[in-house]
Amino acid sequence: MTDMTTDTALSLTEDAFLKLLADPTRLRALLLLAREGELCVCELVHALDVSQPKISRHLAQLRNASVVADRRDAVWVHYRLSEALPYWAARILTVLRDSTAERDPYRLDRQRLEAMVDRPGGRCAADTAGDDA
Amino acid sequence: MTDMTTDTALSLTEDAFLKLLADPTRLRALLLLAREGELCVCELVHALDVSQPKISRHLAQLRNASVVADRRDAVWVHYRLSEALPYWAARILTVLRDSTAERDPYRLDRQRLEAMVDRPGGRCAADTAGDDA
DNA sequence: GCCATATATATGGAAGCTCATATATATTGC
DNA sequence: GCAATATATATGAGCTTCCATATATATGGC
Repeated sequence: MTDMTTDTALSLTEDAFLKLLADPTRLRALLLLAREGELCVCELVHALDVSQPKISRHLAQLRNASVVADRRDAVWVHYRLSEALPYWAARILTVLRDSTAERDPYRLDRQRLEAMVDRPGGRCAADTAGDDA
Repeated sequence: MTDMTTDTALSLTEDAFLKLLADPTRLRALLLLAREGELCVCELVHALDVSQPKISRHLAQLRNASVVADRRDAVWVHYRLSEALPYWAARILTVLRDSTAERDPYRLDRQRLEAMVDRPGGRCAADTAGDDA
């Protein structure tokens, strides 16, 4: 857990950031986070259709570089893009998010996420039955 | 040599492009090309202060992906950013070029280039002494 | 034949993947 | 309230694949 409310600056080099973007799984995760704002690990596993250890490792790399921040909610850990991202890094993510909106595999990632049934978090989690805890 | 005057579209995936950006030497070369417009191999060797086979190998990768285009002028081969780069790729390079302008090693690369004495091409090549050829 | 540039081969090191296991929280039965 | 179990996430170990570099050699124009 790395709960940083608003750490400024964040010394992130272009090299380090681009290296993180250079892996397909990390890129898909980041662009999905850029669209959805916050997702827990199980949602990413489902949306990207990858193994849990695989996404967990990549998220750890992104967290170590402070590209993403995490928040624990009971059993679930929710990830989001760091609020302290440098301007240029945020712009690159925005450019990529917009240019990939209608193309695979990014489009499919969003589809699988929306088709997911028992999503935790503030959204659904109660619309399946009625069992509130 | 890959002389393509104006090939449109250029099916370049985000993955492939970002992987090319993820190497420090390639990034430095690309950002210098983004500033200067066109540079020959010997200028890049001098500006980046790397071995000739090393830069040649990286330029070959960029050329194979059509991220850069080359032009032969007598003994020298001049490289430039491809005119057919997708909009999102060009924007990413612009963002990075602007954000790295005053920082090392990118600033030093420009300094070394400007300090180079016998630069070929249409620019100087005659302002050092008078020995053309 | 000389210069600028490209390529071929070998090598070291980094990085991703999978399997298995560990931790942490929640839940159920008693 | 406590033990036992289940679920969500993280991590350690081992393997493999990829990639960048260096050295050496080849090409191609003058």
